[in-house]
Amino acid sequence: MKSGSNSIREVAKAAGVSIASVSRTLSNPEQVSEKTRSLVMDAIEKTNYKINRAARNLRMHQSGEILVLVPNLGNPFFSEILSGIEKTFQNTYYNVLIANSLGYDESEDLLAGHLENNHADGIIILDGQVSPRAHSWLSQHAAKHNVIFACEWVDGLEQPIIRSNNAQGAATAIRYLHSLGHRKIAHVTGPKENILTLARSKGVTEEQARLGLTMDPEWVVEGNFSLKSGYRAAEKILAAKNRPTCVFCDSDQMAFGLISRFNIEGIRVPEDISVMGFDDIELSEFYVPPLTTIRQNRHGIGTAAAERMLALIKNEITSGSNQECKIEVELVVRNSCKRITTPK
Amino acid sequence: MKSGSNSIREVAKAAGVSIASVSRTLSNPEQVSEKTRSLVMDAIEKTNYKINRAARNLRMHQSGEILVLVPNLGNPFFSEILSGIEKTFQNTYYNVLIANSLGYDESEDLLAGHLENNHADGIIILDGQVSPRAHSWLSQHAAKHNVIFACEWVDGLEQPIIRSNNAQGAATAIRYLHSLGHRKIAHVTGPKENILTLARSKGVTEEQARLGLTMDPEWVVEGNFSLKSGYRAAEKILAAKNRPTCVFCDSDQMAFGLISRFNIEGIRVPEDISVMGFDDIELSEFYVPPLTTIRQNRHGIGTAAAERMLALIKNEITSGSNQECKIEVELVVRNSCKRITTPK
DNA sequence: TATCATAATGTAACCGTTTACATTTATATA
DNA sequence: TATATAAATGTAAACGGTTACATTATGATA
Repeated sequence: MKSGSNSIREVAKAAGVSIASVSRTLSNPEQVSEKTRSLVMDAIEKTNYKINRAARNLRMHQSGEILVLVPNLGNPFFSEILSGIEKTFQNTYYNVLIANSLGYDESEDLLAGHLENNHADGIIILDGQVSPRAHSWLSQHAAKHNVIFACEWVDGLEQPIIRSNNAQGAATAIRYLHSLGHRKIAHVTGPKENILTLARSKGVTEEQARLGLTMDPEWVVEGNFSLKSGYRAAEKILAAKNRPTCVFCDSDQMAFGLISRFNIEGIRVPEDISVMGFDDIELSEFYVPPLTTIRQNRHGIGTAAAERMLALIKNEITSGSNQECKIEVELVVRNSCKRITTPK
Repeated sequence: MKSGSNSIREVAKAAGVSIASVSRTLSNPEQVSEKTRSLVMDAIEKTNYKINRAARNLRMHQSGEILVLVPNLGNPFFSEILSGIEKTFQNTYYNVLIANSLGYDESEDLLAGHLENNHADGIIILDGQVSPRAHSWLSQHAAKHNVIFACEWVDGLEQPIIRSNNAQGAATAIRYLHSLGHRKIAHVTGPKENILTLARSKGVTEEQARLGLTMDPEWVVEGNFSLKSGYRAAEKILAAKNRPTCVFCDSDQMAFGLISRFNIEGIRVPEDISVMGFDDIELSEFYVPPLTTIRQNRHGIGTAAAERMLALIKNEITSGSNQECKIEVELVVRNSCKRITTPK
């Protein structure tokens, strides 16, 4: 007494057609006549048919999963990107799996594991730190699998990249600070080797050169994008013999940490020192003071990455040809940077 | 020339055993002798065998997916809960799918859809707002499917619930504020009908009664847990004829919004007014001022929910018997509440 | 009308597992 | 040693779709 199972055959019986016609109605409707299509549709309705993904996946040699690897789910920067990705895949056949890229076990190499198991039909990587094992895999199998980098990336790999115009953003920040009269500009960066740090540092250096500014080495302090690292960076800034009048941070989170520590030390922002962030996460508008920052179009990055992935899967483009996609950033001025009169 | 496919048979051939033995070695190792087990293991290694999940799922009538529905991925409150969930499922067979519960299409009833399609082997719902359609489904199929509520829940449904001790937390907040000398305590709540709002309001009311305090109606203002709603709540607080000396918010995010607005209006926290939050998200420590709040054990909620789900799946417990699980909360005092001398 | 090309349908094999059942092998007992 | 029982293994039938190939229906053309 097989009840609900045998599904497609049940539908076929109810519609008075063969199982092939049912299948075709679902996956290749153009191959089927108007008449049978409606017959089948009615039968599907009547039998309350729901396709069995496992069966379909088995037969079609796919998994129906898109994996997205984020460095840290807890970082609110990523949330809107994920929204963009999910939204794009919402009406497709694919599920999206989100995982913290470093796994929870130190030893676990999640990315490499997924890559080698070809567990997923596609992988979107939001993390530029890939293990050597994953790296070698990626460089060898570039063209055969659907992998895309977004936000971060790793130089030398062939996979497509969706990213913000980081150098441009950094340059804009410096220019804005300069326009406010600041000449002594500190820079709190991400990890030294991080690809974003590199790109943005290039932007500030070039813009400073353009403006004829010089950077005192004690003004650049390394962080890791986190609140805590911003908090710690404040110490170094305050300890500088030649104290900067403002500081540009490579993430809003670091800016928060920095401001928080400044306040504890009795240094007011922006009265005593200006600070600027990068990202424009939701909280920035509601911080004290509201944060002036460089906005990344996070939703745009997410949807762009997802659409690119869909194209990859449909073979409209190939991985391994490293198509660039730079998404523009935007200055949003709020209240954390003050105009100063440049001392002669 | 079938190459890599046919997997389990390849392994069987390489090991010199039947496919059944290979399968058993993998899924029921205790049914197989020591000798064949090692034979098979070696063969798996040699052939670089990776199990085909689709085939397994098809045969076993399961999907291998656990769905977790969050109201809003962008809310950092949920991130650590998700971490707890993911971590727990990391070493199991299950994938965890995260979805915004309201979908992206207004019309889309994601939960109901998933429920009816039995797309997932289990669903963890972090959202107390379920559609009527989903609600009726849940009340009818309570026992047959694996559904768990965490954080939020809906009264009258039978599914297991993992939640913080909300009333207790609210009471603790009030008691703390009272101990600081505050007598005029405002309360910024979640949506009026929200289950958390109800639980916490009960906590504050009861505790106020215990302490002999009265609540001026203009001191309770409704929000929706978001930054913006906290920002707006500030207006009403400031407009009160009898201005409170402190305000307790049902979420840290609302506290941020509130403080942000206070600052813009020239009201300092905690000098002019104290504010307290609920949740203790990561940022609270780094806000200006650092936020005094009630900490929810978010990681604990996540892992508890996940473990409960695993037990459900293994049939160690049944859904539909509404086992309670209340997780304790904790007062964390920082800098947003000030002692005042009670006016006579 | 007969003929042919084309569109629509049907039949059945296959995707890679698990597992009921049959069979063989090992172990304990008389 | 013969026999009964238990443990280990093997054979083959599912699971629910897709699709190559064969067949039938349809329409156009001579």
